[in-house]
Amino acid sequence: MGELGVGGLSVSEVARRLGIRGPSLYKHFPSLHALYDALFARGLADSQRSVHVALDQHPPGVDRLRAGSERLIRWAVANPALAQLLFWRPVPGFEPSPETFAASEQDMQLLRQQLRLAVSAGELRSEASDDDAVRLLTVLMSGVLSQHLANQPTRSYESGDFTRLTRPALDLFFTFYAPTGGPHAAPEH
Amino acid sequence: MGELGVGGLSVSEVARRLGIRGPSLYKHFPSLHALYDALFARGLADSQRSVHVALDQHPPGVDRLRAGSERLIRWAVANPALAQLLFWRPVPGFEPSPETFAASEQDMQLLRQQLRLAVSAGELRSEASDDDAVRLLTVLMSGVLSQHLANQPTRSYESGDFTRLTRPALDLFFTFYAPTGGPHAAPEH
DNA sequence: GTCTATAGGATGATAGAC
DNA sequence: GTCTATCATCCTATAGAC
Repeated sequence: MGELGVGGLSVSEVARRLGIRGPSLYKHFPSLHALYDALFARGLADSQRSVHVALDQHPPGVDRLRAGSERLIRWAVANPALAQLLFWRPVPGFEPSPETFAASEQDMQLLRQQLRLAVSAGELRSEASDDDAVRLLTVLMSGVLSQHLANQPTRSYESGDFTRLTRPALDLFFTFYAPTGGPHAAPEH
Repeated sequence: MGELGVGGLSVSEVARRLGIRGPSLYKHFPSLHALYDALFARGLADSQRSVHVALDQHPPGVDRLRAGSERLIRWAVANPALAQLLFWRPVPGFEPSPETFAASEQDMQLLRQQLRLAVSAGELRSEASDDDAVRLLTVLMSGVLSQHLANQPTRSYESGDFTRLTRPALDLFFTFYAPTGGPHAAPEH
C-alpha cells in the first residue's frame, strides 16, 4: 500500500512478498477485503495504543487533549497508507467488519470523555463536550491530516506546513470554548 | 468514478460508455493519466466557477468568506468523486500537469486575497492573512469535507452531521482572529 | 477518427494433488 | 498449508486497415 497507494494492495503481491503463491494466502485470508479488514484493525489498534501512551503521560485537561491529538497526527505521518485506509476509506466496496468498526467508535467515546474531563477541570465550557463540538475537534484533526497526506505526504511532522498547525488548530477550538472571562490566547503561529 | 471510486476509472470503460472501442479513445487522450488530468482540470474549473458566483453575491469580508466556503463544500457534496480527485489525490502515480496545477494554486491566492479584504474591512486582525492562517482555513474546509466524504458521503449538505459544521468551523477561525476588543460570538451549533 | 487484432500483462478466486 | 493448474476477466497500449 505504501508503494502503490491503498488501492494497490493485491492478494498476489502480498503472497509474492511472503514467498508463497497466491492461492496459498487464501488459507489465511478468505478474500482481498479480509486483508483490508485485518489492516484496518491493525492500524486502528496501533494508533489507539500510540495515543493512549501519550494520554497517560498527561493529567486530564486540554494538555492531555493536545498530547493525544499530536500523537495521532504523528502516527498518521509515520503510517500514511494505514492512515488513508482508516480516515479516508478509499477502497470501493470495502467497509470494515462490524467488530472492527465497533473498535473505531470507541475513539469517539474516548475523545468525548477527555473533553468532559477538561470541562470538569474548568478548562473548557460545558458545550465543549456536545456532539457537534466533538465532531468539530475531529474535523480539525482530519483537516490537518488530509492536507498533509494530500499535499506533503513525504514531509516529516516537524517540517510539514500542515502538521505544524496541529496545535494552532487545537487552539482555535480551546479559545472558542474557553470558560467565559478566561484569557484569549494569541495565535502561536 | 462515482460508481467504482476514483481508482475505478479505466480507458476501456469510458470508451464503452461513449459507444466506441477502447483504442479509439487514444486518439483523444494519450493515456489514462491524461483522462485523470482532464477530469482534475474540469473539476477545478467547475468548483472555481461555482465559488466565484457565491463570492460575487456578497460584499468583501467575512460574509463573503462564509459564502464562498459554503459553496465549495456544497460543490464537493454534489461532486464527491471529483472532490476526492481534487482534494485527496488518491490515484497512485498521478500528478496534475503543471498547467492544471497552476490553476489549482490560484485558489490559495484567491483565498488569501479575500482574507486581506476582510482584514481591510476591519473584520479580522491582520494576522488572518498570514501564510499559516490561510493554511488553517484550508485545514478547516478540508476537515469538514474529509469527514463528510469518509463517513456520510451519501448525505445531503443539509442532513450531513459534518457539512452542517461548515459555519461553526469558520466561526472558530473568525472568533480567533476577531479584532481585539471585538465581540466573541457564542457557538452557534 | 473509427475499427480489428493483438501484445503482454495483471487480477481474484477455485479445484484438487500432496 | 503449500503447491500447480486453471478459469474468467480485466487492463493499458500499439499497429495498421479503412
